[in-house]
Amino acid sequence: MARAPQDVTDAELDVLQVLWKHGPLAIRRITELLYGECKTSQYATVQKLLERLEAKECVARDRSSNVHVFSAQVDREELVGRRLQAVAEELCEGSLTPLLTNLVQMQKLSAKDRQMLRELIDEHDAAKPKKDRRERK
Amino acid sequence: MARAPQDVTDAELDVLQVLWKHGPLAIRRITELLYGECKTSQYATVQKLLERLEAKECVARDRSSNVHVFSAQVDREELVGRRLQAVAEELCEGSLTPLLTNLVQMQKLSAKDRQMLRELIDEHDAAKPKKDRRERK
DNA sequence: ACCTCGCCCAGACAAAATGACTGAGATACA
DNA sequence: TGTATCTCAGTCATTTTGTCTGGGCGAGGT
Repeated sequence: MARAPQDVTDAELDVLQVLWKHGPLAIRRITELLYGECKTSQYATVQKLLERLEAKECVARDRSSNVHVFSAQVDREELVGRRLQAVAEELCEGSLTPLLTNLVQMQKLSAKDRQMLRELIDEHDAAKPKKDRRERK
Repeated sequence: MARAPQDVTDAELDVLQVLWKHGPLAIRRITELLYGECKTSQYATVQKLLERLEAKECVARDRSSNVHVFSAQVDREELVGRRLQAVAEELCEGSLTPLLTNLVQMQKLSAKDRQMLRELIDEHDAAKPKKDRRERK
């Protein structure tokens, strides 16, 4: 009855953020960046989070050195994409369109945003003349 | 340290969906629509879910009759909006723009979608010639 | 050679969330 | 006056999540 194949929890996300900002790092470094210091317990916590992130394939572990080095395997964009997809699945029968209209109507769009959006759409239009690719899981 | 002021869980969402589809209903009716039948335990489960939904102000309870009647207080759109906001908060420092670009780039947009989007943006453009209204909660 | 330090691994732990369920008491209806 | 139906107020097991402890290994200094 366990559903979610993978999602990143808050604490895990904190770790990911560090990896996004600074490159690949060892546990000690990550812990310092997160807590300012690195007590044993904190170290262990980060370790566990990384272990879980690895299981979710969100980080990769380089075991070649005896001190493992971790690097992010998913970027922010991808995570955002997953979340959006999840929202669509649960609330909109998988359709992304309602999210889109919701976002646009939710105002808060600057002129710059609108400009950029338009360009993206144009670009998109050009790239896909006809092909309607449906991707059903 | 409890964070989420309110979010709707899966089972709760099922109940909400029923209320969205059919109007305001009593517990018994909802249970029947969900399970096909209405055993006591199922009844109680739905009852508890409604109780929690009420606490989250997602449904309203009409106590005037001795059989309470429940109605949805939030619609799908609003829920979608909340989720999107939550994603933005957690992953994009509150900015919705990245979500938008993500969606647009995520392909899967039909020509119709793109058309509609363009119109929405135009509309938006027209409505806001200059004034940059910010709506901070 | 020995000792210590840092690291990895495995697992324990409490708290909270979630979905499902039980029992007691009120209320209406036959 | 039963009987059925509701509400209300818990309990309960399970899972998730963040935290933390202990054992064992290897490297490096003295």
